[in-house]
Amino acid sequence: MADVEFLSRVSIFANLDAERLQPLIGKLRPRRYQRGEVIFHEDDPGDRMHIIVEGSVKISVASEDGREKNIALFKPGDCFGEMALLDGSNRSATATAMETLETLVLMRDDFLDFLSENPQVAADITRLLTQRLRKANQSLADTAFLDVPTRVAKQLLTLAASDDGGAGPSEPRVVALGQDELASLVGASRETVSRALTSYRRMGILTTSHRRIVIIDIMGLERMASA
Amino acid sequence: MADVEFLSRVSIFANLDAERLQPLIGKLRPRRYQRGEVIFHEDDPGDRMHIIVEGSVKISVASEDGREKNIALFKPGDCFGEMALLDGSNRSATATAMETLETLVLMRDDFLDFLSENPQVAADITRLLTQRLRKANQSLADTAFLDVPTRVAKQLLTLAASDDGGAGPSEPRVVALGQDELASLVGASRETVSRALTSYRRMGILTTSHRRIVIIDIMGLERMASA
DNA sequence: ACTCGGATGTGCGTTTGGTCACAATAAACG
DNA sequence: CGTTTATTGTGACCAAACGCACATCCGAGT
Repeated sequence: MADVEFLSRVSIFANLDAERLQPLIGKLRPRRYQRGEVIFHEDDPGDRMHIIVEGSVKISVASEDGREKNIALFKPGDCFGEMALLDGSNRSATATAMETLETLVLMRDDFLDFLSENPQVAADITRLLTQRLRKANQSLADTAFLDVPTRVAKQLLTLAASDDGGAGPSEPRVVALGQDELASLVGASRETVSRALTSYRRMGILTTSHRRIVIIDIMGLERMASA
Repeated sequence: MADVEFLSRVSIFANLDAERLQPLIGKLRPRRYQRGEVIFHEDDPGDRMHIIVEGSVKISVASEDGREKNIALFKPGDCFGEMALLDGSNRSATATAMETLETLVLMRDDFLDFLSENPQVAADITRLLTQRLRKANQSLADTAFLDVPTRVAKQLLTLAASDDGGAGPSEPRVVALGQDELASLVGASRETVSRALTSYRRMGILTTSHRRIVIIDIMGLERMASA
């Protein structure tokens, strides 16, 4: 069972005190998924949102011919699937567990009830959405302006930052991610991303192994990201 | 001076009755801009939002070396610049008038006051933001999956649809837009877009002239957009 | 320990699309 | 009205990146 302590670290609930959060606890249902399991599918009706307790999730859209583009990755404390709740339309993307995943599910009606009882939350939701919109616009600009190696560098820095923000700037940071997933995230082919990583590896900026990239020289990577 | 009639057709105010809208009227200040004039600049602090009365606006982000990527175009009845109001951060993009432009300006504090007196508006704002987020994600997928001619076709259809939605499907639709602006919108070079247009022109799908594309065969264009 | 399967590294030909260059054309302005 | 200036059309060349092919390589499971 979830506790108030955890919920208060979720961005959209961060401004609520324990008393207001308490009624929500009973509405949340824990749910587990295996790596690769689909949490919801593009075009499905969306009647629930998720808060990630443990593990990570990728949000992607598919092309006609089966390829997929990753839109975003989410980590513990993030929520996803809230868009369909807010505007009533179907899922605009697919959510897939990247590792063993544990979420808390909140059903549409419970969410809307909670929202109308706690109107302050609306402000935090708009903040969350504007942040995501800014990120999406930035990605749009990046794919237009930057070549693949530069986008890879930028993406790795973003992933490393969101991973363990507390660590010092010189400690190596681990990004647990397959090259195909990274490729789909930056909008490039797996091979091209592999070549970019090879080049960075030769410069001593990072090391690669199976589903795992270790960033050794963050400042060096930052240089590559701004070229 | 603006009237209630006009405001009730703006999406974020659509669910309010005349009585609730009335107090807003006094807070709106009309403002005019020339073609090419910058309404606000990336990284500027944002203390106001705009509602378009007449004319159109492009929202863009710039790269280091001066090139620009258009994120979105807005038309009469749309609002823009509301993101910086909602999350308090600086402008994440630049807004420029594409033709002689007339807007109504709403200052931050007036907007937030109005919002706290009319909490129902929050729902419409989240709806607006989720819609924009969906569009942005779709663009992200399109640039990853589709080649330039296909993206051009898709973009033209979107522009034509937003222009005069009331007309029949077979009437020719006019898109008033320079090729460089269209290119920046789909994330391609002006020359490549020009070639795509030439190809569609030869197929009898559209005609081109100065800052003006006339779509003759919409269904033909739809075929090109789904290839 | 061995094997199988997912994940990675890399060479190579092909393609798309960017850049440069310039001609043609139409609107804008005196 | 003619001259200027923005816009469009196209050819030629080049670089980035895709897709295919295949060799590894690591890890999980038996």
